[in-house]
Amino acid sequence: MKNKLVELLKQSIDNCLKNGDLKGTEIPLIEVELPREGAHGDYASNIAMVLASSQRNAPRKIAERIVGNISDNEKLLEKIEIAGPGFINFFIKNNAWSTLLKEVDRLGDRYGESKIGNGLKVQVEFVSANPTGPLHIGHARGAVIGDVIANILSASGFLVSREYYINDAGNQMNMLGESVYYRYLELMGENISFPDNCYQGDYIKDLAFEVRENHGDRFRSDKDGAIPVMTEYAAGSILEGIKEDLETLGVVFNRYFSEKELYKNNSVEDILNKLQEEGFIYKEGATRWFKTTAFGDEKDRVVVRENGAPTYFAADIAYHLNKYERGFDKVINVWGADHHGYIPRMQACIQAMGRKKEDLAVVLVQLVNLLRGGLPVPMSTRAGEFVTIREVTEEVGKDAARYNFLMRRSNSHLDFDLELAKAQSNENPVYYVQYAHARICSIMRNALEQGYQIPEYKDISSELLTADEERDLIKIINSFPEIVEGSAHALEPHRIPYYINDLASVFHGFYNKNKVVSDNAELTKARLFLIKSAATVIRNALKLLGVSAPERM
RNA sequence: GCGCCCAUGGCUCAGCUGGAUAGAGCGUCGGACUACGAAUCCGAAGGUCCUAGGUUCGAAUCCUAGUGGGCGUACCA
Repeated sequence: MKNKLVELLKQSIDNCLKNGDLKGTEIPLIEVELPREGAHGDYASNIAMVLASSQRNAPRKIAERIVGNISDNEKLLEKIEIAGPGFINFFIKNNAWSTLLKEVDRLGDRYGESKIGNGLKVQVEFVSANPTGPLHIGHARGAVIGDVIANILSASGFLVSREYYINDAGNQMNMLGESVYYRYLELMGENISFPDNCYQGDYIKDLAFEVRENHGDRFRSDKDGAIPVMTEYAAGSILEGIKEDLETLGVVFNRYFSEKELYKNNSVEDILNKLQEEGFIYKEGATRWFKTTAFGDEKDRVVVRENGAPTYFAADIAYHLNKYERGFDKVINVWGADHHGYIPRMQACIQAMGRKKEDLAVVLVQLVNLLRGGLPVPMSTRAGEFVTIREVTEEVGKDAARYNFLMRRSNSHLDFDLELAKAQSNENPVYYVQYAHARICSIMRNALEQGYQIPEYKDISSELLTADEERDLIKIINSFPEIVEGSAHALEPHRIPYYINDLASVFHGFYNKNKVVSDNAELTKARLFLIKSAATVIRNALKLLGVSAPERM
């Protein structure tokens, strides 16, 4: 509906320009929005005010001319009013609303999809945690947000690939191997003090136990031989665990990309040399610096240390080059907010490679405060005590976990309360929307028992749907595609849960005031179709979130 | 010190990229089940949108300076 009105305005302004009612030639971006106040119509546009300064004329006069040139061929409009400082308020005819439901019927489970992505290839990289320990609650939020951004983009016509970058090179990997080695020695009965800077968690002991099962005591006095074997075994095993945990959360990647590979095939060295030839990298003794200040970073960054070892940043440069070489038009990185200082140098890096700044988008995910009944759950990574993704998923369930992670703007801190998330009560928003869906399914079962068929659009008299609650429900159903588009554009998944919540609320309100299955067979059919449409939208929206839409609860 | 993020009813948060009288949920108070699921609905109370300036027809939203909180400022990842 909104798009139709934008079209009407565009044509009208075009006419105005031709017949001299407006000066100039350019049509500005036309915005149509939903007014808060019912008295301000169903939709409103501020276009006359936007044009006022360039037209050097009063907004209300401009509005009059625009309104005068609107030709409502589809007969959508009850009336148009010019109000306030120059708003154009549109009042839609009652019978124009229900025709909108035809789209839901036609598209079914594809309702809400769009083509705004235009086939652009996008990579969403997320989680990317070191394989040095199990994923904890903080990773879970990033995992779900990345996954849903991918879903939303995919539904919006982008070609999306989900990728996990494995930091399986560098110092922390040696640390992992050593940690296992010391636990291994402990199992052998050696009296050693486990170093503070090693990984403390109990999972290291399990890994050491497995190593002993497979290799016996042959590494007991062969530390140099042990470390590579133990590192590889531990990293592989931990990564497998990570994959399993992610799967319980419903997160599956198209590709796991190994940092180690970038070194094996010389990608890191090659790109560093190339950038050096191009003057973006300079040497200072043995140290190599990337001139990120040339692109607005606050200081240059080391890519190769004095001792010859490349930094993490060096591998990241090679990795991002690799992404674009694989043909991704746009790259989206979902990072923990503690990495925000890293953004300028990555943007410098891709610009040095000849890409535009916008080809890399970074979505920052703020930390999660884990609570239980309002009290903080103590966590210390250092002591290896953290609540893992698996524990959370097993305790509260996949649906509640995902929904709770998605409810807040990713850029703000999130309180995740285990008790609330698993409570099957009105305090838990996920049940509110699932209940709406289950309730609709229940009504339809009931209708079937009474001999009704579940109607399609062609079977109903849509003009019967004129009650306020019916119109509100149709309106909100109709806005779903715009919500998805906006969410894709802004990379803001939280808009979807807010939307479903509103939709569920309007539905529940409708339900409590109007009986769907009644003596009036025609009205019953029309309303069955209406709630069926609502259920379709709830299902489609929940699917974007990776949350189930149960038929009974 | 410098940089980034955040600040909206008692609590947790939205606010569609500058629009008209700032909205939800929880909590509080008061109502609605012998009609399709009460995990629901209806109503009420509750706000200097952190502060002070500025930009303009118009600011919670943009700019500047403060205040308070989080994070980052490594040849760690």
